Amino acid sequence: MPHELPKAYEPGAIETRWAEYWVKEKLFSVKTPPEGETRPVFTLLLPPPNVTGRLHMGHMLNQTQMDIIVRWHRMRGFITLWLPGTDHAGIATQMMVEKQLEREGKKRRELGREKFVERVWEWKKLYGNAILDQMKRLGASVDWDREYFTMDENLSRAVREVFVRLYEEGLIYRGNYIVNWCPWHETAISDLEVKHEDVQGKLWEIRYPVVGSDEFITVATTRPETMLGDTAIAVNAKDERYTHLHGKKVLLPLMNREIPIITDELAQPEFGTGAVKVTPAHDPNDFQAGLRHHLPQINVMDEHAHMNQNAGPYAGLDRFEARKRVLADLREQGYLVAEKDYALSIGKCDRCGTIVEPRLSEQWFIKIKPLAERAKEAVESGEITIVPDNYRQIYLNWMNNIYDWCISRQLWWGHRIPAWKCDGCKEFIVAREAPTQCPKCGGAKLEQSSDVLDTWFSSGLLPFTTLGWPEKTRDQAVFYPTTLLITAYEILFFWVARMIMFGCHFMEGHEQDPAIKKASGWQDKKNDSVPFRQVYIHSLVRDAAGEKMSKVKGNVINPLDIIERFGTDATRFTLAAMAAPGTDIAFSESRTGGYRAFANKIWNAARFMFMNVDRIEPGLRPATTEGGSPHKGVARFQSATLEDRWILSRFNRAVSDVNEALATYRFHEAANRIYDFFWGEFCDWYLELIKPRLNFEEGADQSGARAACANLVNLFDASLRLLHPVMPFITEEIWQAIYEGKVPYKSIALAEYPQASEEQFDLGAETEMAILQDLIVSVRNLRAELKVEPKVKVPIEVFAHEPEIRKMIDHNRGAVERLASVEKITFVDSSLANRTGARGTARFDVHLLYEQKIDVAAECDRLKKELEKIERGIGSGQRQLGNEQFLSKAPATVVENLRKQQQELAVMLTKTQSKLKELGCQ
RNA sequence: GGGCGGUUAGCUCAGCUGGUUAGAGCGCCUGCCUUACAAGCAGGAGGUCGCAGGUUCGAGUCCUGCACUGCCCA
Repeated sequence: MPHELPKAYEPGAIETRWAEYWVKEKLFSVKTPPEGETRPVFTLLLPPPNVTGRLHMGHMLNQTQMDIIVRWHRMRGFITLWLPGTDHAGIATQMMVEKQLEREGKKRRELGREKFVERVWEWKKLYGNAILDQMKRLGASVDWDREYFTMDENLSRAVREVFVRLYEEGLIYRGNYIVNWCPWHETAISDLEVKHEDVQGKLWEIRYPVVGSDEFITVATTRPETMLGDTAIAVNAKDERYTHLHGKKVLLPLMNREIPIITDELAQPEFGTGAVKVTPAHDPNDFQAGLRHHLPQINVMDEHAHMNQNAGPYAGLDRFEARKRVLADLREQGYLVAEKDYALSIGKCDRCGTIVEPRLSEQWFIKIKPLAERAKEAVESGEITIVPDNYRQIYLNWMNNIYDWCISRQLWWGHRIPAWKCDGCKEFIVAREAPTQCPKCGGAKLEQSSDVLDTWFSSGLLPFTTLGWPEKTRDQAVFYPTTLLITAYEILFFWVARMIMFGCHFMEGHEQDPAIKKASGWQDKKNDSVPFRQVYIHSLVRDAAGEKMSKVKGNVINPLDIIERFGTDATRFTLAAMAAPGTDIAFSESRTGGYRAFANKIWNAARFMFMNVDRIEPGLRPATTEGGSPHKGVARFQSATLEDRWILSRFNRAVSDVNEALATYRFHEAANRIYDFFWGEFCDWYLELIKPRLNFEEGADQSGARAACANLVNLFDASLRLLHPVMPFITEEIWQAIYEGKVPYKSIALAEYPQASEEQFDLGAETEMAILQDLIVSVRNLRAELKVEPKVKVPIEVFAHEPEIRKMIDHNRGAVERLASVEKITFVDSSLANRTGARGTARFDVHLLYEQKIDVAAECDRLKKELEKIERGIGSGQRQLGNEQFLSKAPATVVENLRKQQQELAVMLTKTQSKLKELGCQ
């Protein structure tokens, strides 16, 4: 049955078909390897998307890079596990469902906790898989059998276990501290969830009367409403302006409360008046000062950031309304001294944009320094490497300036904190399972904390909890530490840093199966507690204008739209080709269009191949090695001609470069290298050169045609395998078509990745081919200049200085005739350099036997430009060669190359000069 | 305020440890439907590598300063 490939390349149909096939056939499911396994292992944890997530360009870049690396490893024989899952995303998901309720006119609190959580589960069941379904469309080769959700029972149990252990080790504590409070969400959030924004605001100066004198102390604030909770005024002990006021009191305006004047570092003499108000319940620095001086903490706001009863007459007002009223009253009573413009930075909730209120509340914290120490050490010692390298320092800086992590959230959706409060003694009991009796007072009335854990708490544990922790499993011995993590810079601290902290802590003493560790190339690593050996931080995808994409700006590019228009393969290729490490990607549709053209090129090259196979040798399959398996390079390639030797050598160079590039995460290099090879060498030259050999007419060299056809198939097969990690769909489609259903594996994804073979490099063939290409291009140039009709074949004269080159050109004269529309080649014995309209390189001269006059002026222009270039080259070369320091210091190969180049330039100089003279150019 | 990037052709970007005459895609110009491909083929124009110094035999590449610009942290 002949190969059937539709004339037009239409990615849509092909891609959905294979995406479904890969999932249905469970091609990427990994069984736990038994004891004694000796193959290398590669493990990658998918950064779990939020269940509320929709695929965006960042995901697509991330997943494309992961899939490339994963497929590459799998094809190279690694046991390759790519582990997918989703994150319950506490705040984000709760918001979704709250909004849904809002549309029904209901409120979360009316529903009650239990009912609400049920609703969230329902929501999750309906919509939570959307993003994973989108991933399937991308071709992500993950193990769907191992898919997890962060609130699965086993993972939740592990979370409780971790919490209890950390508590028992004294690394989790509970206390009243100032936290970032989001009044909209009514919960505490971590420092990382606060985004700072520079705004033009006001600074108000307020004077407080000193008790028992007619003096005032003036302080400045950007949040005047907090003065209602002031419990002191601070001045610096060294500040002589205030020495006489030490130990005195001021009367807090509006509240008529006497508060002390204290001396504290908080007040800096050079800043403002040198005196500051102290509000321990509403500012983190004031809070610390308050502790130092045992000041009362007066909280003047409730969880909605409305003023509470401590705010006296202002109770019930929203914080901003209260600010207005406070200012008006201060002004009226003569306490407001000044109002100034002031540039300040305000913190907003990352999720909803509400201005965050520093608020005193009871929360759970992780004592971070002990965990950070080891996490720092793991990176400093090189046990974990971070690529690109500059992120390493960013990571270490952050670890050095880390604060305790507030892990409790006043939400309902998430892992509920395993702590129960005794109604009798008010103590908290932390336990793995719900206790029935208080161990302190014996009370039986216990209530679990209503708080849940920060989402990042559970995701930080994933590298080991997804492998069965706290049990010691074979999966852990094989797959932990995971090999690589590919992620965005944005979550370096949120997630990456925490995984390292938790991994180093909870997996301490863990050892990977030594045979597998060695086979995988990690025998030099000492620490197997780390969650991954390497971290690759990918770039940010921006819009075509280089702007960060945001919903507000409306410049978000939906990857599914792009896929729809250009195909997944082309989109993947674009992201790979533009992903130079360390630089952001301005996503360009025009480039995606270019890579769809590349896919189309491959498609048509395949049609060309099939056309010939069907004509010459129906049923032809790619050759295998002795053992029957496809070759790691090009199998049974028979070099009969120059172009055969050349393409085999070029293929091996491409293979070597691509493998090298992927090993160092240089995706753009890998992609571009394949592109250049396939289009610029394989299609543009090789296919054109072998066309005559594929002649299968009566009387033609039929065995030669068969050999050429076999070479074509074998080379094409190897090229598809080389390209497969980047463009999985089109390569699968064509590869399957080559085998006409009788595939050696279920998928090209399971075939061998090409490896370069030293003996297939052929420098001689590459040099000869380069000369031949130069000759053909020269003739094409001349034809264009002389405006020769495309259909007219023109005889040429060629002069070659060296007999071997003349022989080589003669041998390949058919190629020149076909590719440059030459009628006949005549070799001459003397240089053609002086001939009008001749071209040449240092190796040959060529001249067209064509009547039409050349445009002398244009030719002069061209020659002059060329002469300039040559002279520049000679000038700089001579300067260097005349420099003894250069000769003595530069490496021999550099000098040698320069000499060779200078000789060629000298030849070209003479030729060009005499031609200029001949033409009489001015 | 602290830290990290970027500035190369009209546009978007490569150029890894300093070493030929700085590359690609898109766009532009010219000519071609040459039976794999017009989503193509052949040819062409276009850059004093942000500015100023320095190191070096040699700098787009390393160092210093400046300008503009982006991001992160506080």
